[in-house]
Amino acid sequence: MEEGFEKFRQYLCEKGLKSTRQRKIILKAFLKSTSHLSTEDLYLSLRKKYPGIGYATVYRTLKLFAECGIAEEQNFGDGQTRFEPSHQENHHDHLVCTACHSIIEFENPQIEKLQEEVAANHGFTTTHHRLELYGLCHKCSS
Amino acid sequence: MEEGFEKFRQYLCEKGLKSTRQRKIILKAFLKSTSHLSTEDLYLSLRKKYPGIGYATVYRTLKLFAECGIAEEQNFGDGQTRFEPSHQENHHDHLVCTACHSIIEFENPQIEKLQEEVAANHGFTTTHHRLELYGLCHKCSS
DNA sequence: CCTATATTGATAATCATTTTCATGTGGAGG
DNA sequence: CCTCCACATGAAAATGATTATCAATATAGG
Ligand SMILES: [Mn+2]
Ligand SMILES: [Mn+2]
Ligand SMILES: [Zn+2]
Ligand SMILES: [Zn+2]
Repeated sequence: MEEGFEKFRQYLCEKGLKSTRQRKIILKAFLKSTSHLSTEDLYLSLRKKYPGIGYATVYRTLKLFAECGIAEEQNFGDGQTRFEPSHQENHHDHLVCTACHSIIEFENPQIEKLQEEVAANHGFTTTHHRLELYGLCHKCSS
Repeated sequence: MEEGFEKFRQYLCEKGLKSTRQRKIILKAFLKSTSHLSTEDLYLSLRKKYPGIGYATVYRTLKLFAECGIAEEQNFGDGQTRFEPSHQENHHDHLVCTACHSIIEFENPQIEKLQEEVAANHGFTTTHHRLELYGLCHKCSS
């Protein structure tokens, strides 16, 4: 969280970008979130308190967050790109309920390791991956 | 392949849909393919031999294929949905080169098994999943 | 304070996909 | 073979998410 602010400040500095009122507002709201936000989600929630902020700015800013590594981009097949704050170094993947759209996060080092092996066996150097398990959550399957 | 034709015929029958000239043409071209085709890919290649076929029809037909299980839908993050013929029962996942966009397919029962375990541990019943490893292929990393 | 440069918000433009709708066609039942 | 009609088609318009444009504005360094 605190780390996110610092990382972003650093990134803006490196790239010669500016720290603006809007970027601060969006960053604060984003880092506070614990879910997987679409641009629209964030835009609508900000709009209540800060009516002046433009849709395009939210798009641009979330993309900046992803570029500088404080946001992870997700795509659960509903047609909207979603973002979540990067939880420091530990990567996670997702279980997605196709009924209630709830999302469960999990970490599985064994799977990650096997993925690396697969890649290596094919002479591949991986930069990132995406693993999503779709189905019915406990609640929805009963 | 032959199996694909039969499965589609069956599906149309069940749903009270009709077997049309266009559906036959599209199905034949699709099942012959060995790559991951976007609607546009398929439309453009068909258009040479069959100029009359409409873009919307290709969209509609590929969706039908996915519904009846003879096509798998893929999404490698380039903004276009892609389809590939379902290779009977053996599921595979993908290595995607972010430089040359080549795709390598792999099967890994160990990973699949671990995925099921993860799901079960969370009370999840999975219907399908998506696993993609992104990075540089052998050729592009040298 | 001034200035060069980046940023913003409104709007238009893109791009993939879906819908609409008038016209055409497959195939069940005569 | 015909007829009929639900389903299918193709062209074009509509949609929805995202991106580009551009005039006005704000930031940061000197
Ligand atoms: Mn997550
Ligand atoms: Mn494949
Ligand atoms: Zn659920
Ligand atoms: Zn490559």
